[in-house]
Amino acid sequence: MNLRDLKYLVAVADLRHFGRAAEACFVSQPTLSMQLKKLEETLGVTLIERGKQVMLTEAGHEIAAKAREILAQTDQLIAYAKESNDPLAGELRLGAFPTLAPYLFPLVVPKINAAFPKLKLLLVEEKTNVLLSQLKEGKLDAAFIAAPVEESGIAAKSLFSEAFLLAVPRRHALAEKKTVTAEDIAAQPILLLDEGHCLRDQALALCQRVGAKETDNFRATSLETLRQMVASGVAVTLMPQLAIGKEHADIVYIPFQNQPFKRKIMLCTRSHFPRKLLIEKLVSLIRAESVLYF
Amino acid sequence: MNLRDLKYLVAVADLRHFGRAAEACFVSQPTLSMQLKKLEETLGVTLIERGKQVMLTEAGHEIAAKAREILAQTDQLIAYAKESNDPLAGELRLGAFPTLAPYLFPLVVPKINAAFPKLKLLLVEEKTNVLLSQLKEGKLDAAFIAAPVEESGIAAKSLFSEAFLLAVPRRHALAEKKTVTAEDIAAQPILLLDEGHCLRDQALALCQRVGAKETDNFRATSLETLRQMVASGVAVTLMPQLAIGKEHADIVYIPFQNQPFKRKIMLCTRSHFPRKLLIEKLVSLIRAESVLYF
DNA sequence: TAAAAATACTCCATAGGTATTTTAT
DNA sequence: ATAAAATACCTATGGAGTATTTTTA
Repeated sequence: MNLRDLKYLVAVADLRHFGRAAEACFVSQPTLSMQLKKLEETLGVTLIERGKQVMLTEAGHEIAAKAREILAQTDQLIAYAKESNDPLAGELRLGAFPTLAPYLFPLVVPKINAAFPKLKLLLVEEKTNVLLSQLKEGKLDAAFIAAPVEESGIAAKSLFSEAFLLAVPRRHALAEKKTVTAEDIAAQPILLLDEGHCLRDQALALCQRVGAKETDNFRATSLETLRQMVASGVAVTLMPQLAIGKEHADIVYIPFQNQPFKRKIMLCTRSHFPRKLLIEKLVSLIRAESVLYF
Repeated sequence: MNLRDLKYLVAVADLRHFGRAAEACFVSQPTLSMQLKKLEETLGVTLIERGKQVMLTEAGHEIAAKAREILAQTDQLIAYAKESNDPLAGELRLGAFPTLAPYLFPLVVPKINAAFPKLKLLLVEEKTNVLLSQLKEGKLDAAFIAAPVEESGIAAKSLFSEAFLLAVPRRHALAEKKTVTAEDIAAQPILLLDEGHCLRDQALALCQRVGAKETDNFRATSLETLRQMVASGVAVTLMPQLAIGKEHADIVYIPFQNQPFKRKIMLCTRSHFPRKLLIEKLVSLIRAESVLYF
């Protein structure tokens, strides 16, 4: 059975005339007659009473009514398809890891909404490994992830680099310095996040480079907890620039002097994600964001 | 667009794998891939994200959902068709003219219901010309009509012959006779029905044969009025046998002696009416009805 | 390297066309 | 006699197959 056959049936139902129905369907009368006869054969029912007066049988009426519904639905399907061929419209499920999400989303989401008014963003905050697996499963369409991203099937475009600053209590010995060097913190135990946070790995790498050590009695599970620990004077930590926010009474953030320690933020998608245009425009938009020039 | 393509899309939506989807559709993988690509081209939307992990796009999900609905409806259409291919089931719109309907329907309808339990009768009582035009328009499927039926596009099968009896008041001069002859009524004014009733024409034809005349001061508009007129003693009339019913205190019904006057009742349908089997069985059923052997 | 989808090509079923016949009114 | 649908027959589109290549994970 075929949608075309249903159209033919509906045309005959409407016009009660094979010739005119054929004309309305832009085919010849024998074509339409033949196809309808085949339709009747496949369905096993006589649909049309053929005489000088063409009319539908009881079954013909019922089936033509059903056919009308089906054809209306296919029209809707086609109309939906025509409307949804805009890669800049529809949903985009966008993720970021926890030490970036709360600071980056407020900056970029309004810009994205303004640039793509027909786009509906669904935001997800998860740790990097969860983001990656959700990306691969199709639960996410794109995610902000810190380099390096070496995941098969995932394509990453770099957006910007975010420096780490040393966060020290205001009464701390280093608090008066304008900049710090690797030597300044070589002997300094540094408070880090718990396992699973990419910030922990980034900070650990930095510590190794300068010979610093992690504090051995405590780990925080969120960046805000970390900040409160510093504010209370018990520790020193590394804070990504976007997370610094407004001035804090009890904390001083000090930049590194040379070769600043940074993490590179990438926008990741499945490598086959079809809305390439949207991703490109999104990358351009974020790269052009002056707030992210540090 | 094609129902087959929608099936392919749904299969890929379900299995997330071109090869297995093709297998499920009993076609080769290239066939299914090709058709889906064409579907995407005709719809103008990417429906499938092709990678190691096959998944649907947002539009793909929506369209697959709509496709599922459409396919379910076509299945229903086919199921309905398979069920409705019984010519002995469904509706039959059956008509009869007014001087027959109230006497014949009670006799035959219970038999028809018993013989065709899945058939639903819709009964219509109209004058012959209305029955014929409704038949031709398809508002009726079959009708009891008195011969001759010479209508283009209408086929008629004879069912039985119904005699006319002379209905006279009990005190009438003829009331004592066991049978009547043409001579008996030659001088007798006979009360007839109004224009438009086939019974009037039948009775008029009979009057001509025997040289009788119509009463010139009155015509009845229904057979029961006619009967009341006879009962009240003012007239003589012709009564079809089925309308006689139980004995009447004030009326005597007298058969004709020789070559009885009869009307032949036919079952008429459009000549292309497709439920030939039902009509044949209906004719056999009614012909076999012993009540109709007069 | 292996799995899976895309490509290339060939084939054939069938929808479609034209010309004609049949049917019914 | 006429109108309309069915039939006959031919054409061509496109759906389906096999073999192969490309891709990517």
